[in-house]
Amino acid sequence: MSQPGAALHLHLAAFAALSSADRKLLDAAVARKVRTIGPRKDIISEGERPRVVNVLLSGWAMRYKQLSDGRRQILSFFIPGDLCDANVFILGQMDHSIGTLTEVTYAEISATDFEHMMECSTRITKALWWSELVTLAVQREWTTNIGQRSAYERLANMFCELLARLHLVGLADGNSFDFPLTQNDLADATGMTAVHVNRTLQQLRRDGLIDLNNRHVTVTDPEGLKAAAQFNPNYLHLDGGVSN
Amino acid sequence: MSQPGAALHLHLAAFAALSSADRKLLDAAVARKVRTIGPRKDIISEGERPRVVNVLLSGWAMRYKQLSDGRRQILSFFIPGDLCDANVFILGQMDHSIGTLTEVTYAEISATDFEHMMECSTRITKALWWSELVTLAVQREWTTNIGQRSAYERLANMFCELLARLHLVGLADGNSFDFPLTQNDLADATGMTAVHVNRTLQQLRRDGLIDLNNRHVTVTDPEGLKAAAQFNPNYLHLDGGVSN
DNA sequence: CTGCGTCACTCACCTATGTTAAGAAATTGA
DNA sequence: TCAATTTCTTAACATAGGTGAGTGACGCAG
Repeated sequence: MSQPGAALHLHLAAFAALSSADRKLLDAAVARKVRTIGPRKDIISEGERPRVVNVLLSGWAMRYKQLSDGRRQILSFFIPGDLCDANVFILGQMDHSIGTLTEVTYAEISATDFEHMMECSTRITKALWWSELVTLAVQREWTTNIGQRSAYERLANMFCELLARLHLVGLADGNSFDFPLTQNDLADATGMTAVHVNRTLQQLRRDGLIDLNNRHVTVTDPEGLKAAAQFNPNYLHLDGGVSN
Repeated sequence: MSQPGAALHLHLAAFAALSSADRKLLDAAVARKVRTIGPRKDIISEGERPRVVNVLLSGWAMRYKQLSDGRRQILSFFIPGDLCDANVFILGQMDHSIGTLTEVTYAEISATDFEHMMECSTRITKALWWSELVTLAVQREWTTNIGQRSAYERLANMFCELLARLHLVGLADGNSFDFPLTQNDLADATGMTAVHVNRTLQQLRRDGLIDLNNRHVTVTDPEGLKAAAQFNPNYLHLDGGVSN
């Protein structure tokens, strides 16, 4: 990514074309405090008090919950441009953790900077609401995915979603993208076991839908994959919203 | 409920004490357009364009997604006081449906009224953000519930959550509450089959944790139920938030 | 008051997915 | 560059939960 804020621009641009003033505002907010952190570390843990809004600039991260007996549910993946919950600092404590999967750079936006940004631009305010609503919609889709779909459909869905989202921020090359997750991560994200993820992945490969190796995915049959997943991208709300 | 807006006041009061001016603002917004609709009807369907924010005043409703082959995932329950997504009208179309379970009365708040309300009161704006963030947190908990927990734990969780939420708006009497869901609804909400819900419910009864009949639930052993569910209410963020 | 639909409940049987274990391959780190 | 560790893969076996097909009890619409 040539410029730190680029992924964020692209992310929000899915909702509305931003003015150059908007872009400057975002860049300023995102330049104030940039951090780098290694793979498999927590950015913030359950129980802590959120004080800032984080924006992922590069790398992959995840939101997850850990149960007392060690079971882990991965709740969402963060890719560059993603915001971790506008206005979280309203809440007293985190009900889940945010951890990195790869090395990550992210920007912290303070509560006051965040509020300032919203005061300065109605368009940004709306774009942030949009982003929040999409986060919610994605969480619902995951609930549906885990609740109703078979292992095969679930994984197919996951790849469809990631391809669409990575495309948006310029991180997919055609139907390929870098994919730093282990099968274990995939298991915890889809509510299945690593063994069964492995079996199911083999099946997806045998069916010629995807190619996954060396931490890289190529969707070899995009239409087939979408069909297998019954993938309907409406929940990503990439149609530009209503108020444009 | 003596007064239409009462449940909404109680709902938001979990975050911040509202001033009487705030309460008046809310009451006015909620009085503008009140509708009544019978049980098992859609308030808005997937694909439609959301134009208003709905606030549930009485009865139970649900958010759900239907797959093309008929599978249905219930994504959340609405009880009185609940808002259906602040600012949804930003989105071009619904990615899920909202339907009633019982007869329901609800208020429609127009986009302009909604925005007006947020301009007039910072406290209300924050309370609405809080409500939105809690909705998200609940959705995450459901994802975790379905992804990681056994049938028994899942149902236990569901009852714990509902008891807590109904309490908040004055709709639980000690450890009892009216419960209009069928076992089929419960199945679609927890990602299991009705047969297995039935089996598991029997087990919860045999273990003396709950009593469910005649559309009425009594939690006979609250501590036992919480333990069985590994219930941690932190995700409901009933601690009053940070900015009070 | 009756006939039809819905709902709770059961049973017998089945299968998708989990469990445990172990070796091969890849990656990391000293 | 080799040892240690993590990840991928396979296999044999176990089980939670799904399927399909009922029965009886209500409740309500005609």
